[in-house]
Amino acid sequence: MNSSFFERKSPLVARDLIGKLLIVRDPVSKKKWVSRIVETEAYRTDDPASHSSKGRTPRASPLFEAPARTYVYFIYGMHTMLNFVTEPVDTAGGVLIRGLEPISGFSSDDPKLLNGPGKLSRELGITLEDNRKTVLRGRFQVVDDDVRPEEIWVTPRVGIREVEPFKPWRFIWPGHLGVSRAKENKIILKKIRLKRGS
DNA sequence: TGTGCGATTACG
DNA sequence: GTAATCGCACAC
Repeated sequence: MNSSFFERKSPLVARDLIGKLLIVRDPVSKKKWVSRIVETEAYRTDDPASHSSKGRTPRASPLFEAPARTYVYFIYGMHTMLNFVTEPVDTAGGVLIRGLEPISGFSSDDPKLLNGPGKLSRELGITLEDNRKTVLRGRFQVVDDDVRPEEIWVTPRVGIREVEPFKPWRFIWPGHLGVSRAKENKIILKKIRLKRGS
């Protein structure tokens, strides 16, 4: 994967990340986790739910910086959230990684093991130290994979701050409806078909 | 310097 | 339905 992949509008990056592999390495223990990205959520600065919507605050500043790096933040006093920074420098955007499917290196191959942004961060040992790290090499690496779904399921913004009119913010690998957060996934409004080769 | 809450999760 | 738990943004 290269930097230009991430230097695009967040919803496009969020869509195209579905099916890609995320490799995470622990430099100390030399552990290596391989997983497939199965659920993402896009954030842009015109989205009131985005941390960047209030401007370039200290916490949200990575979203305004170079793409293809991480934006990791701490929430609810207990969870770290893993995002990939998108869009050009000075244009804020990011993609929250909401769901992974374990492939190798994990304690279990249960598809529910990584079906939530807090859960996957805990399993991968992601801390605030992982903020602003490249996702092209080293500890974090997003790699292409020949496996592509025929279609991807999309939802609008889910939660207290919804965005009107409908825009596809959340992207889900088909089949993960029953696994990842059944309550929220009732809101799925449509499926998008991918062109062959894209 | 104080305060209220959040891009969540797990459990009753 | 709600507790857990703390960094951050913004009000005072």
